[in-house]
Amino acid sequence: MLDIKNIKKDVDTFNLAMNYRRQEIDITELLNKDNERLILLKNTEELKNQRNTVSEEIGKLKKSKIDATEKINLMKAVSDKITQCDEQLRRLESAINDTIFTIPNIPHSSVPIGLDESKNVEIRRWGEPVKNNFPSLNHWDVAERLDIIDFERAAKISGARFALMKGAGARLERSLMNFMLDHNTKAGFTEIFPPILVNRKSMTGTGQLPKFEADLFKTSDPEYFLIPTAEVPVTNIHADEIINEDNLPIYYTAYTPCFRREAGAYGKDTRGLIRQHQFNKVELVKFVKPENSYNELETLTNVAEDILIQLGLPYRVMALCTGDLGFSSAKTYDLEVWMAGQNCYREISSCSNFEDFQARRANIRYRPKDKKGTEFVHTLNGSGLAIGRTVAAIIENYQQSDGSIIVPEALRSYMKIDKIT
RNA sequence: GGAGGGAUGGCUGAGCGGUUGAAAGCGGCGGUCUUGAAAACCGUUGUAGGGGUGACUCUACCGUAGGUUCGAAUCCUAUUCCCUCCA
Repeated sequence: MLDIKNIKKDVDTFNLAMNYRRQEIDITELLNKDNERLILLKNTEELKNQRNTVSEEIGKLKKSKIDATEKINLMKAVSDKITQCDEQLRRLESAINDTIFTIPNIPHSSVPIGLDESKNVEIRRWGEPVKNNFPSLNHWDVAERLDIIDFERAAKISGARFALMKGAGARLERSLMNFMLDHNTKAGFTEIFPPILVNRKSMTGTGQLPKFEADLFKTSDPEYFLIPTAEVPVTNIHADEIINEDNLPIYYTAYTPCFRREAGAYGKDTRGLIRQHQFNKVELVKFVKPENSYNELETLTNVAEDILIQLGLPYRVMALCTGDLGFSSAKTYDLEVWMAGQNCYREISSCSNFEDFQARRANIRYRPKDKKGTEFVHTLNGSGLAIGRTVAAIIENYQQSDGSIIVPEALRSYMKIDKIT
């Protein structure tokens, strides 16, 4: 959520930023409503002041047994007026909030300007794209032949976009969770295992709601949302808290299953592990002081990159352009892993700095020692990594001409085997 | 599922419907004393929003949402969470 006071201070910058994001937002109407709100607020507060003062007088009169009927009647009228004003104020505020909750974050000045992903900028790459001297297969073909993933039975049990992992496939999934959590813990992140059903407030805090309800699975009676990423419960750990400055920065890592409706992705990646309704992911989350957040974004990205390096998976780092940026993010690096079977790079991690956008929504603050009052922290997160996609990348890049899969070195102590046959 | 008890400031914990933003204690911060520290003593110590260049001032907040009242932390209703007991 943006601060309406900041928008007011520099309307041109705001409009330009929304343009870059391809968002059409009528800011004039919002600002008019806010001015209206301030006038009404002043009025209401004056009435309340009158009520407080006179009510106190009434109390004193009653104590000295003096008749106060006249004043009481007067205050009845004032109270009615206050009720009306409060109601009007409440309506105005909720109208303003409804709008402001749907406004995306302002991109950082270092973000490349562009309308769509074609304008994303490659920052660096690591490793040589794997070129096999035999025709490389898609991961689903390799996996089905080895009987380590069963998409057909998953469809029977649940439907499209589900996978059933079996034998070495199931073990690979589990090994990757452990490997990644161990890796991130060594990098200084505290392991968390959070609830994966969360309430509406948490979803609003990180920015999924109110705008993207159609992308989420939810339960009714009582209402819970299935998390689309561990970012939601983990960032909300500190919602409505004032964090001690000495405790910053805070680093968390969490494995969770993730659930996404994938509405609007019909026909996209219908086969394989790339786009599932349910998938596993290890997430990295940071709470930091505002002045450090862009350095922290670099080091967060490096931690995710190091997992790919350890696994020997070639990748490149892309800086997302303004038009491709997620709703809550001010700057995002996507890590794209090489997929030999598809002969292209595919997103496997998304590392973002949200600045104070989520912190303001979720009310996560800290108390700077050198200043009075409180300030919003900056929040960041990134996948470290999406496990299904890592499985896919390992299968495609480590497949052999005989249909087997070599297990990456770093995973062998977890897998207890060198090769899946 | 049913019956009770509870939720108050960073923490513990008071609070007859009328100077209670809220006693007291602890903690924190500043000071006196001390070579230094401790102890003791004195002072100070919530958040958010509005107005003012400013000293300052006003408004709201005692789990949450409503209600009663001239006036609610205090009374009523609903709800959430925590704790006990019953099934």
